[in-house]
Amino acid sequence: MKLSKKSEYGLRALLELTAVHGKHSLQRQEIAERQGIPLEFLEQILLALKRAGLLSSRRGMKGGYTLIKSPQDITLGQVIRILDGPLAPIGCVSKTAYQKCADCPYADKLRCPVQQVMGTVRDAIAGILDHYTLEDFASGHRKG
Amino acid sequence: MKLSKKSEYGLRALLELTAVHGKHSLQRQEIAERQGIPLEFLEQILLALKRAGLLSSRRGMKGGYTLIKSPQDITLGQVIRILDGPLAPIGCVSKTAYQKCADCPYADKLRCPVQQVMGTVRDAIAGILDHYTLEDFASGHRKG
DNA sequence: GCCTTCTTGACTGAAAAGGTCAGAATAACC
DNA sequence: GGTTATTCTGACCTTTTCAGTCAAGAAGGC
Repeated sequence: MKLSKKSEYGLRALLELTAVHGKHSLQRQEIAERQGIPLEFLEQILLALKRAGLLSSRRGMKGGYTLIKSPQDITLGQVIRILDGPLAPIGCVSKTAYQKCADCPYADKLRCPVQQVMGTVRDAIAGILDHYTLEDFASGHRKG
Repeated sequence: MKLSKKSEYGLRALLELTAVHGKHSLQRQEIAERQGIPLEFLEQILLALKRAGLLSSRRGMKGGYTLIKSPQDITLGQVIRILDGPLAPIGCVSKTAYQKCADCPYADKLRCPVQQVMGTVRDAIAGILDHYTLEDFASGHRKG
């Protein structure tokens, strides 16, 4: 039930990018310094977010990263799925990356107690993170 | 955000023990066979649950494991904490195993956005798992 | 005393987490 | 066009965790 450092750093980086959204872009270094993130590790993360279509970037002098979409159109759920994979505690209850459990002894999967309770947990987690936007996040007001 | 195999197996084992609670005890082998759990791994798990005070055991012929408490007095939250550690996604929002985050750049921790949102998630998870008893679990009726 | 079962603790192999590095590509500036 | 600043790519590394195995011992029943 843990959030990886990768996702945590990713969220913190997006916090910085949200703060300057519409004004200017930020370089890796600025983000790394302000949030205390190892520079080379941060790079990996920013690139992943770029490939996923959340950020754009420019190289060379005056380069840097920018949010592509509006902060109210990006949810924390999206970000964490990009960096950490599915939110669901076990594969057989994931909605975005379903995987049937190989060795489950319950023939009728709908009656599997583990699946039932973990489905509820998944829904609760996704219910929060998929409705929490970067804008909510950066403005720091408590939701949920 | 994942549930380990250890916890999954632990929950499944307790399902079997709940089913015979008050009637008789079960041996490792019976549990392992019915739930398809590797025998030696299951052993570790049962012992951990015993040390935590949920089970008792007898050795020798006619030995086996028994639930010590009533199934409505054990919650899934307790079980998962024993086997997997805290439910909270990050240490700084755990109520049972708080750990301050070393490198958080927010002086006023209450204003840390990561902490705010993850606190909400933790409460949601714990809200479900700490109110879901083994009895609910075994009877398979959907809660939450 | 013998067999069965739990108990303890060490051990292992594979994968993931967390991080680092060298070198290439591209953009701006002089 | 060369220099400098930045992103980009991919490989690499170390440590920890996951999932499982094994061997030897202790206790209970017969």
